[in-house]
Amino acid sequence: MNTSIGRPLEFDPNAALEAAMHQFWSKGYKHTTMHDLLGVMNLSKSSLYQAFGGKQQLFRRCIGRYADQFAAQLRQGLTDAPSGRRFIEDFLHSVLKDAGGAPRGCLVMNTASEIGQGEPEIAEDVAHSIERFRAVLQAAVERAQREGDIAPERDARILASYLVSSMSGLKTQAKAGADARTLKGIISVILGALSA
Amino acid sequence: MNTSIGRPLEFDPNAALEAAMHQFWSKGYKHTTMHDLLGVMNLSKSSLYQAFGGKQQLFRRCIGRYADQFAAQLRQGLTDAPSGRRFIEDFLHSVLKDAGGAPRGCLVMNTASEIGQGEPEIAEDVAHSIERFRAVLQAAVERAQREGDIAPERDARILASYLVSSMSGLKTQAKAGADARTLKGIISVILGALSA
DNA sequence: CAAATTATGGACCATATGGTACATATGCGA
DNA sequence: TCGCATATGTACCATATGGTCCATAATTTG
Repeated sequence: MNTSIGRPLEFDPNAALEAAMHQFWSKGYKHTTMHDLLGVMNLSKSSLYQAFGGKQQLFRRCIGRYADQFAAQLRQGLTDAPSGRRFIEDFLHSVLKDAGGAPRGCLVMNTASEIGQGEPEIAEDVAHSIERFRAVLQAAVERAQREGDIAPERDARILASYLVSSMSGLKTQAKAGADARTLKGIISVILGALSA
Repeated sequence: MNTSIGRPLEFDPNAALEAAMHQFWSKGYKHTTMHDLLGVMNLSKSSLYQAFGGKQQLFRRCIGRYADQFAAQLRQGLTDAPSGRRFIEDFLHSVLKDAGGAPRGCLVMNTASEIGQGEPEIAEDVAHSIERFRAVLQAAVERAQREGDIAPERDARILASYLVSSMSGLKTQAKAGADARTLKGIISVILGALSA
C-alpha cells in the first residue's frame, strides 16, 4: 500500500489520531470543530482531508482507536488481576480517579448519548464497541464464577451488560458533579448485585 | 407583574416552553438551533428573545420544567403504587416503553453528559434536578424499608443515588440500541441489588 | 383620542462552520 | 535530471449560527 512514493508526511498520523481522539473525548463529536482538530493534530486542513477524509470518518477512526485501547486495557487488567472479582472492583473504582477535575466519561457512551440512533454508521461503531467491552467483562464474570465469587448459575452475559450499564451511569454521575463519597456508595451497591 | 398592559402575546408561553423542552430533549442543547426552536415554538425570533432572553436562558427554563414534570410524575407514581418496591420496579421498567424507536434518554442526564462542568449555571441546574429525583427515590426506598422489602439498615440515600445512576446507565444503553431482552436482564440485576 | 407599553416582523451582522479547488512543494524511481 | 506521486498552504465558498436593531402593530390607561 503505502510504498513511500511521493512527498512524505510531515506529521505523525498516529499522534494526530491520538490527539483527535482526546479532543473528541473532551468536547464530543459535533462540538469539536475542524479548527479544534487542526490545532491539536498539528496538520493543515488539506492534510486532514487528504489523510482522514473529513470529520465523520476521522471521528469513526477515533472511536475505533478508543475501543481498541480501552478493550486492551481491560484485558490486560483482567490478566494481571488476582481474581475476576478484584478486577471488577478495580474497574468500577477507576471512576474515582478523574472524578475530581473535569471527568470526560467514556467516549463511546458519550457518543451514544450525543448521537443515539442518528448517524447510523456512528451508532454502529458505538454498538460494536460496547459489545467489545461487554465481552471482556463477561470473561471477568466467568472467571469470578470459576473462582467461586459469583454464583455459577447466573447469566454471565447479562451481568456483563449490567456492568457496562452501571459504569456508564456512574461516569455520568461523575460528570454531573457527584462527590467521591456518593460514587463510592453507588459502587458498593453495584458490586452487591453480583453477590445477590 | 404582568398587568396585561401593551400588546398581548400571540403565542402560548406554556405551549412554547413545552415545545422547546421537547426539542432540546430530542437534539441536545447545542445541537438545537434557534431555527429549530422558532419552528417548533410558533413565535418569531424577536418574541423569543423578548420572552425568554436567549438560548441558554430558555434552555435553563426547559431543564427546570422537565425536572418539575418528572419529579411530579415520580411522586404521583409513588403515591399511587401498591408498594415502594413495586414503584421502583415500575420506574425501571418504564425504560422499556420507548426503547423500540428513538429513545431520547433523560434530558437532565443527557445534559450532564453533553456539558459536564462546562457552563456552570447549567451544571448547577443539572445537579439540582438530579437531587430532586434522588429525593423522591429515597422516599420510595424508605417506604420499601418500612414495608419490609428492603433491609432497614441500608443507607436509603445511597440506594437512591444508585437508582438514579442505574436509570441513567440504562437509558444510555437503550439509546445505544440495546434490545429489550438485554434491558430486562439488566433491570433484574439492578433490582437484585436492593435485596442483597 | 392620545400616550404609554408591550409584541412582532424583518432586515442586518459578525463570526463560525465543514468542505473544496488549485497551485506549489517534496520526495522516489527511472 | 526529470517526471511521477503524494503532501501541504492558501484562498475561497455556501451556509448556518446566535444575536441585535428598529420600525411597526396591538393593546390598555388616562
